[in-house]
Amino acid sequence: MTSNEIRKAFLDYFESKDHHVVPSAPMVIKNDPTLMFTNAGMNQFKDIFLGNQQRQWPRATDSQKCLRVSGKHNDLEEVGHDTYHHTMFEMLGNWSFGDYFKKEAIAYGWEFLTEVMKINKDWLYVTVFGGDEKEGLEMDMEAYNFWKEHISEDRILRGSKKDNFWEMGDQGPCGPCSEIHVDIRPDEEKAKVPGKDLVNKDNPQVIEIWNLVFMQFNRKADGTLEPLKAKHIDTGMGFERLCMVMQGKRSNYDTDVFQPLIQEIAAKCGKKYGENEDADIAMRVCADHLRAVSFSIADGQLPSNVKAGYVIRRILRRAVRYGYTFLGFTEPFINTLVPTLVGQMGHQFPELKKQQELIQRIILEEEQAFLRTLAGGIKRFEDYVVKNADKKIVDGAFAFELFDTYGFPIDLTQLMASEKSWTVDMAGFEKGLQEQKERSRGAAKVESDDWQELLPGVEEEFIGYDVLEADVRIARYRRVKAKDKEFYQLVFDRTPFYGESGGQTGDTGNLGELAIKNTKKENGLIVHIVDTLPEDLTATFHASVDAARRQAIGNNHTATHLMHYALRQVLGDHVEQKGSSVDAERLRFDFSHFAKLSHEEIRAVERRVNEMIRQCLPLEEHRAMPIAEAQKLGAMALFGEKYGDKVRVVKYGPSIEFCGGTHVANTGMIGSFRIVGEGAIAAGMRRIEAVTAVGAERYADDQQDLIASLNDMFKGTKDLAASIAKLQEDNASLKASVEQLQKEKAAGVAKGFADRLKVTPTLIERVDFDVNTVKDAMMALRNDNPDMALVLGSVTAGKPALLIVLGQNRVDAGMNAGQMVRTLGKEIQGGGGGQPHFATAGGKNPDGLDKALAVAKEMLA
RNA sequence: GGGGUAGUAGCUCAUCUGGUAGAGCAUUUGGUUCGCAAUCAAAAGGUAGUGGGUUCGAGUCCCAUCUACUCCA
Repeated sequence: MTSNEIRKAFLDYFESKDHHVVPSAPMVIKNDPTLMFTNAGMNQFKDIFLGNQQRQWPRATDSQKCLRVSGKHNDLEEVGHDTYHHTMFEMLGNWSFGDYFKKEAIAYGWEFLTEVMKINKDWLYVTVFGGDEKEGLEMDMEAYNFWKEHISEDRILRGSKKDNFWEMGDQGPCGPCSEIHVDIRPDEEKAKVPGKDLVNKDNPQVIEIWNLVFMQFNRKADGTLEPLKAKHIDTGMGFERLCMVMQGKRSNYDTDVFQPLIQEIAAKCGKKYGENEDADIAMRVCADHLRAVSFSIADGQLPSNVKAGYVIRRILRRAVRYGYTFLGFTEPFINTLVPTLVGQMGHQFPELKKQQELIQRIILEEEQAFLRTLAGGIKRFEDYVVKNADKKIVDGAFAFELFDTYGFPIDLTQLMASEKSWTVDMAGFEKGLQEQKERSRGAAKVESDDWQELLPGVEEEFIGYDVLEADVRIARYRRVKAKDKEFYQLVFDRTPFYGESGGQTGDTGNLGELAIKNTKKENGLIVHIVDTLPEDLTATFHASVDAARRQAIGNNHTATHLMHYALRQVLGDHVEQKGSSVDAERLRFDFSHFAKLSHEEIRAVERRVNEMIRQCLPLEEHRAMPIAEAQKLGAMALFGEKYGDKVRVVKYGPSIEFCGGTHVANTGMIGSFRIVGEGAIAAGMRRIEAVTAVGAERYADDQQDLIASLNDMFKGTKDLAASIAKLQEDNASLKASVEQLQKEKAAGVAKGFADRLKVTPTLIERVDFDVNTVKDAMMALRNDNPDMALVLGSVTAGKPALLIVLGQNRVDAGMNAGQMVRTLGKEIQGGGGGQPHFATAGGKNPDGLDKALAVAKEMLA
């Protein structure tokens, strides 16, 4: 069976058991501060498990793209070294939301593997939770008894809390789980060691293939467990592992999921897969990481230097690093594999195919950037080795600096060191890294209390599309402590406040007397942020959104839609939204496009948008349109967004988008639209900033005021540009002649002193110009007058200053201008210093200047 | 969110602890002729990211801020 057939068989099987087949959610997660990437199949159903959202169906099944690279599940450094870890993988799952529980979950799992997939029953083992004394939990006898109906008892193993108790995080739903393991070793090895002894022992051929989670508890902030009202089933089966078993392979990488990529890498570097362990690892790393990075970019997450984007950058760099070290790739190559990946998975994941060119360009640019980083690090390393030639050991602090500041991978430092038979002080390196980690953790610490339920079971309703004020009650609240701030989060029974999401900023306003500082969306809840709690939490409050601000935000958001439409008209259909940020002041829009927008193109977009504004297109809104119908309407969906079966559609004339944001009732309300900035943010990626309404007015006003004030300055010239050009010319030539005059003056002074120094090498004088202006000229005299001693004093703007220049012979004789000037400085109530041959001083007392010069005379006498 | 590094001529970078802002390439002009980065001479090119502060004096030290790179979360 091919991998595509296997995926289909799974979904078909559960569809036949009344499961609703849902598409994979995007791999990159938005609106959840606790998670950057989908790392398990259950992520897209998290809101349902938390009780924040109603289920749409009692049963569901899907194949979910997942990425495990950060946080609790961090497999990144494992990938490639064994045969079964991946950064990106597909998780096959079936779900019950308060519907069936352990009995059916176990029966389905068993039937699918043994009847549909026809896996030999003698290869399978299962585990159940064996209980935990510290938690006060008994062994999961229920699960054990259901398994007994399918499989002999000596194949049912008891697992520890670590392996058989599943938790989402420190808080939230959790429960015992039951894993299905498969033993794919050859028969002779099975005869030697029974498979049951190798379960959960990291044997690459006795592996967990499916985890059935029985969600029945809620973990509270204090660590205690309470039973859930509705029990859920959450299962996850590694798609690539299943493919390995079904295709009779010993490694996930030998399946048709990875082999096309690996074979191409092998051809490109001229090495055969399977001949050299290091090269094999590198090929697996590159194949795996290419998938992860490509899918992330397709989901709208570009490599960058912060957060999720940084994780993507790190994955790509790891691939480049392995290719560089073990496959001999010194030029960008990962990007050239994109067509193969698209050819293989493009039909299953259209987002990949549609954005192929963009993905390839971005990967290429990232590869080039990293190769530059590597070159810089190598240079720095070489310099270090030369400077510390006799050391033979690379200081831990230096190795860490290379890594931390210059992004040079530590294993490359080690490699380069060993090539010179040097070693690296790894303990010192680890120490630096550890300190760095502790600093970061301390700063990022956020503590949340448990939610306090005031109105249990109430599901929050958003009413902000229709009204901006309402009487509300607090459904739940909690205290959050982050570093030096403490604030409260409130959830209402219903709210007119829009929570930050989809790039649109959160609403602000009032709750009775209290200010609502911000509104965010968290796990499907609209959370209102306040500094203090109201006295009576159970009262009914009047909640009102800052209406003027909301209007400004609506202007900008609607204008964003119009601009998106106009961009596609002016530039073409390749324009895809890649990011959007809308607040009361401005809108920002990132999109795919491969060239800088010309002045004409920007004007054309502005004109088109303003035209649509003048047409006063009314808002046509569909709150819950079936997704198929919306697509038929021609609504633009965004890659990397998660859509349910029913979507909200926002339409203004020809602009039709899926969107949950708040908009104006009529485009005429926007008034005016101006683009204020356009630039590149990555390869094939542009960013536009624009303003509307009052903002656009202000922008135009500022420009006009500027021109008016310039016109005033030129007393009503006919051609402002020509006048300015002439002024610039005049200024340049005047500046040049002033400089010339100054030079000549200084040269004249210098010449005067030069002539006199030939006669008398010691000159002490009070002059009528600022000594600081002739510093350089006096300094130049030293070359011709090694015996000179020059002391000049001046008073400018009531401030005395001294200058001493000594010829080289004087310095060699032991005289020191710096010390002299300090002594003289006392007379003018000032201080100074300098080098032995040259020193200056300034002071506050001009009356002391003559005395200072007299003292100088004595010193030089 | 926290830490580190960098920002100096059009480009690539020097300027060791504060003390005359410099080199190579590129540009312009002139010379030479050795055919594809030719060579010689000269010139021009700088508010040292921005804004404060300390100091007789700041590219250099301190504070703030912006931008880029980078590591951690």
